[in-house]
Amino acid sequence: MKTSNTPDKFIEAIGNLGESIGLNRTVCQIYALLYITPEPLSPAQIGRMLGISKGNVSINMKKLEEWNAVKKVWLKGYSRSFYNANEDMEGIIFDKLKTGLEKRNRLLEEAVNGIKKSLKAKGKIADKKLMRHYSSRISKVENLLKQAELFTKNIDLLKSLLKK
Amino acid sequence: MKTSNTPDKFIEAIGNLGESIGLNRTVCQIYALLYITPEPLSPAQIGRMLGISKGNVSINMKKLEEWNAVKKVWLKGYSRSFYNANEDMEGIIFDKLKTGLEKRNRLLEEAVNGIKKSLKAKGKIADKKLMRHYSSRISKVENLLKQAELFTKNIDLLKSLLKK
DNA sequence: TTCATGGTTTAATCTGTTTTGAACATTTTA
DNA sequence: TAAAATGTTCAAAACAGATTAAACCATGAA
Repeated sequence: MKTSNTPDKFIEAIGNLGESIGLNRTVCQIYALLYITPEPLSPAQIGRMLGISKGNVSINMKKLEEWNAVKKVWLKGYSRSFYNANEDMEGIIFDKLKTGLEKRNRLLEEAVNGIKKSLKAKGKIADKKLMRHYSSRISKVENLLKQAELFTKNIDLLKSLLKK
Repeated sequence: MKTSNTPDKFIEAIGNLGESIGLNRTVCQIYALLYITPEPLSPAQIGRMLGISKGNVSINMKKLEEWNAVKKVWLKGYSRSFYNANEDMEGIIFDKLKTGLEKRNRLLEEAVNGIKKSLKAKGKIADKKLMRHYSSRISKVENLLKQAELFTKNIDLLKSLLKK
């Protein structure tokens, strides 16, 4: 284990950060390791440096590639693959934020549809008062959804605004 | 179980939504139930309606109170307590978002400090090239942190902007 | 072709979180 | 006061996710 060479505190802290937003700790640590290491690393090296199994590396490497957080690098004279971190950490975060928001908006939409459906289904039986109550709740959540969708759409705009 | 009376799809969807952002599914379902039910409910009723133990209700009720997501209501003639949802869902979300961001900023700061410390510690040994590499990485992450802090500070502003 | 190396998949294990159920404490009813 | 109702706490069970280890597949060198 040649961790003596790596800024372990950084890797640890990024792992904690990632975990706190619901990401897998290991996937974040791998990214952090590649981010602070100047040279590209092979999966085997990564596994050794972080002290994790190669299966674990393989699984999380795939995730990182899906997120465009790492890129494969071919080194002359080697058949096996090496990886570099995509340095644009901000871009990665925004991309993930965006897809995350989109997913949540869909779930919120489902929630709205859920209560709407339930409302229709008992339209015949229900008393007027309950109907009105449900309606007011629906419209509130619908407004929230609209705001969330607006926010999601304008996330790139927001990103450029923050730059200044 | 008198779930026949409740918009189960709504409760289920809000539970899924909450889970997807790292919250406990049950805590979200309780909130959703109180949100769509016109009358205040007692913990026992909540437990029955969601089919969960009273211990579970108790624990999650406490969380909701901490978040200001529910409020206690006294009904004349009853000794036991009832709860209403705080209807300002947006406010609840923003409050939690804000504290969440603050927590993450602290973790990111730790990450920066981590690599800085590691950099200082090997200042004597390290070759210049590696030093420069680390420095450039540090400054990138520091910029990111600054942006994140800016964003967090202006979250209320953002909220009012979205309103329009 | 066989052997060695690198990488993936998967079943089993491990870890951490959630939920339960029982014990306990407190309050209300009678 | 005793009995019933309400709510909390906590140890143990159940569950979900992450990780490992081993089997497996692919590729390239000899």
